[in-house]
Amino acid sequence: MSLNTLRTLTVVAEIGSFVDAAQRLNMTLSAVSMQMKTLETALDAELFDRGFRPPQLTPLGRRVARHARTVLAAYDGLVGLCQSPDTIKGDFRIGFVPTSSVRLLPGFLVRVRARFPDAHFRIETGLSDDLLARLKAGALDIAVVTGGDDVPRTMRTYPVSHEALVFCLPPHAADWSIEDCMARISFIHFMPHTGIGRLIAQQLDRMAATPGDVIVLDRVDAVAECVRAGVGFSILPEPDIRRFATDSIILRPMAPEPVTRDLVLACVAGSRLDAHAGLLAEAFAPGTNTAADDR
Amino acid sequence: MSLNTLRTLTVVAEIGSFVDAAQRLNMTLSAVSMQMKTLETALDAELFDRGFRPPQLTPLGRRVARHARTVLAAYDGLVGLCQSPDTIKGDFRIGFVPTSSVRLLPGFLVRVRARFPDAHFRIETGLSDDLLARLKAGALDIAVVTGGDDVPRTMRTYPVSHEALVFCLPPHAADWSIEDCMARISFIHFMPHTGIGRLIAQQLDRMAATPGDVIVLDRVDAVAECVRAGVGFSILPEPDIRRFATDSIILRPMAPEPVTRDLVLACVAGSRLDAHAGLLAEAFAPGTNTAADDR
DNA sequence: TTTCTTTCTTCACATCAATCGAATAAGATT
DNA sequence: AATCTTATTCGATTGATGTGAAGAAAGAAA
Repeated sequence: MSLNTLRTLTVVAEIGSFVDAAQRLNMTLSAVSMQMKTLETALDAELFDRGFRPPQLTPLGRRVARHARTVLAAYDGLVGLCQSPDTIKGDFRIGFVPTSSVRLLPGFLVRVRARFPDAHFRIETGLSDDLLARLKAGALDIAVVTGGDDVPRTMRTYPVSHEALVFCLPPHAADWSIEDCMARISFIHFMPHTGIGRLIAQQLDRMAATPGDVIVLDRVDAVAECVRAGVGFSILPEPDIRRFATDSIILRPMAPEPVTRDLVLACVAGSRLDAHAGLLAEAFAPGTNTAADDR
Repeated sequence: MSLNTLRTLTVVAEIGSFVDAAQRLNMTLSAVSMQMKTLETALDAELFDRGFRPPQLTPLGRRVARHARTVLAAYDGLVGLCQSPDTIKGDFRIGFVPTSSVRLLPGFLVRVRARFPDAHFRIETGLSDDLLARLKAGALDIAVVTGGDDVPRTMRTYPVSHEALVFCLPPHAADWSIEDCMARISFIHFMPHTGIGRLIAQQLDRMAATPGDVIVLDRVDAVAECVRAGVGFSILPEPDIRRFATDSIILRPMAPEPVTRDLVLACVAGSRLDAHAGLLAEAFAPGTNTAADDR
């Protein structure tokens, strides 16, 4: 029996579809189907109910899939035994949330290549929820996601950057209060259904006034252009908006106290990179910045 | 990574030699060698020190081998999930101590074939210690051995038969006391270095007198002939000696209280047959005999 | 040391299993 | 029913794994 087959089972169980599982595993649909069929014959058990078109796991299939995870975790632990604690080598898959991929990825790659020449990373991007699901399914080894309550307990997290959320106001609103903005111009909500978007929504809920009109956008540069044009105001992580606005957009810290969006490196406990995630997190720190934050 | 490779590693670690491991696994030496080499490259770790001719496990190799056992145990547990609790199917390897293979094996096979037509057993014989070692190494799934202190805690045991030990005296010694026998004829010790032999030695130590002369034999029929010829007396399990002696040999129960030699079905906890060992043990009971003993 | 034996490694070759792509079949959806 | 999506099946290809013979290296014997 190959451990790959068990890994496939866990991904199928996680995703609930052979096609999507195949896509995530970089395999053909037929390969996944074959593996599951041979697994069933090898175990002499009905793992799937083929009466449904995305074949449904039988109760036994669910138990087997869960047990397969423990087998794989045991194997990952074995692999971990063989890795020296202060260097990293091998092929890994790392996920980035879109905003972090723009700013953090290049520096990360440069530092990691210098420090761990034998480690190779396949980069994938996705929203926090998506990346976390892929981590759990074993399709990613590690990922940079928005920190917060959304990260399950089974994952270890390492702080990677703390970014202040700021109000972004058009030039002509430099003297306006936030309540003025709410009343007079639109609120531009960046990606409401993502990790960062939910954080922004939280801040919005916390405020006294509510925005009259809301515009939803999914690109920072689009938000910047709209703000600059005076269409509305927004809330964004400072480093993101700074990439598009030098002086034509007014940045104002969150009141009464500053709010930060924390990006964390997440890694399932006991997985391949579990023991090395801390080292990788350091590769995000330009200089000694996060070394101090790291506690 | 294939679980077979890990299984090979555990056997090699147990046995300490590639040739012997290959023999036990029904593989070629070169296959074992290549598996270990690919394992080392896959894990990127030095598992063996090739400076010695039976390659020695490195400290890391030992830890990996131990961890491999837990991975395999987890997988065996997964297989166990899929097996219905009241029937047995598949190919298994079962070990028998020599004396049990003569008397218990045929009935066992008959009953097992009737009850579990989809289960096939490859029979191997060996002394208790040997069989227990093979069980631990995963080279056997289950084995009939002499019960007692020699069976490690990690194994589950199920009573298979209780056999009274008896004195076997030549016809002309019918009226002699055991002390008379000790003084006047030889003691014929059956297989001193085996499970049954150690049990016999225990009884010998427990007695007041010590035998003047000891003859060592490793075949029950040879013992029977020697006793019949008046060369000496012996201690044997009653069913064994009865196969060769009807009335020409005097059988006398052990005094002051009877002593039994217990044959048990041994099985490593969590292994493939762990959940079914009880069912198999029943197949040794002709009728309801051991059903009563089974507690 | 030299030689011999044992044991592992390496190589070419055969065998078997896994994967892919395309065609087919079967449940969902309209 | 017609259509769409998704899984299965099948032949061809690729890759992995085992075998057997030859070579190398360690340990034992001379």
